[in-house]
Amino acid sequence: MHIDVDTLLAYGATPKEWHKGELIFSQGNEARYFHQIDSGMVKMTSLTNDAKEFIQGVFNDGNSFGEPALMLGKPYPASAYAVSDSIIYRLSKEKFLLLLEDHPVLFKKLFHIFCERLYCKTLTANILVNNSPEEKLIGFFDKIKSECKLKESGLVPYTRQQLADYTGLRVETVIRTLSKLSDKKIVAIQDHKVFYK
Amino acid sequence: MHIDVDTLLAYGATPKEWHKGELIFSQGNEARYFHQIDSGMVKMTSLTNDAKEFIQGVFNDGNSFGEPALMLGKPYPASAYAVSDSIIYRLSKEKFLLLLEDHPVLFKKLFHIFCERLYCKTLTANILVNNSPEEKLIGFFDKIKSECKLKESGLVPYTRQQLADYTGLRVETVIRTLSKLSDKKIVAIQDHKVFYK
DNA sequence: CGCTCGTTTGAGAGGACTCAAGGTAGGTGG
DNA sequence: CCACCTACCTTGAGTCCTCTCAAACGAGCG
Repeated sequence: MHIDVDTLLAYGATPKEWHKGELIFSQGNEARYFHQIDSGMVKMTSLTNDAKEFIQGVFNDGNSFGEPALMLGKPYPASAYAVSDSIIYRLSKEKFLLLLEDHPVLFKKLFHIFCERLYCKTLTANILVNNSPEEKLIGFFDKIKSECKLKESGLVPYTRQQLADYTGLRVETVIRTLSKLSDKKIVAIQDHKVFYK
Repeated sequence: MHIDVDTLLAYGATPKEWHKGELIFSQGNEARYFHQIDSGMVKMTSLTNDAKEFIQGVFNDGNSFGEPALMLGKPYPASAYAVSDSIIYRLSKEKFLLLLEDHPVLFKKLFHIFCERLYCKTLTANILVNNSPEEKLIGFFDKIKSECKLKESGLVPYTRQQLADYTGLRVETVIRTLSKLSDKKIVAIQDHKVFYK
């Protein structure tokens, strides 16, 4: 949990319900609110020229998102969608800044989260500039491994479409590349499930 | 200027000289020091599978770099090189944390810088996932435009090789794509110089 | 002049994307 | 139990275009 609910409410945050698939805010729009998820799941995505969807990040219960644009007063660089039915607390920019001012501990917490996100995005860039699909996928697997998002068995908890959305590849390319990686014994595939050690 | 020199020195920072081209720290190495440039220029780069160099960021007088890895205690996700002869202050991690603890103003300043970098890296990801060279270059031009790195005349202050290093393309592709963009009147080229409005 | 760095052009090959079609699995409802 | 739906996975064939490799030109500098 990032900011505890009582504190959020004390500063005037209001919960808002979003249904699966709904747009929470749109790329290019002005950032007005701080968002923190009470329950549900949110994805931040941007569209590529060829109408592919690129996943900038995924957020769960307790996570907040969209802060940089809010704090810089710039338009959102990506859109946010509810992946499942979600309840999200919203707090106006002014009150959010006040809250941070009053609570140095929360400020430090957010700072630490920003460190993690910066680190994560640097690794992501490393993955995206690789023009070999094999390297992109291996890079992505190493990244989620270091983030402990792999199951203990090494199971990759993503669909092929999601792997495509994270790496900027097409689904078919992901599938064909996974086959090659399987031939090379770099990943194992059982019942369509992908395993990586 | 990020942290003023007197403060840095008071906490035990020491200046170190680097010559053009020298490696300051290497991808994969443990982060031990906070780095702030007194004078000179530093680039952070990572290598792709096909031995291309990708520029994660460039830093000048007064800028600091490499903080996220330092604060997270993780290995550097990219390498840092001196682009020109540089003098860089180094401060041990413990003392740096102490300094931030003692100076909330500097802490907030760094926080703000992190906001900017996160925003920047999100835009960068948008550029990199585009698989059309034209869109990559236009995206990059829009990005540096929004960051006010374009000259007033619209001059793009980068060599073709640098454009390649920022977009993950090859030099030849950059050149050929610039020609197309010039035909389409999206950029203007005069005496090998590129102009974008 | 010779060197380096950046720029340019050409020809060729490889491979990712595109489009189209069909298969598989899980869940729902009659 | 079976038909149906939806979402995900798979495969094939063909095109396009970026990368690769090679060569050469221009500018700046010692």
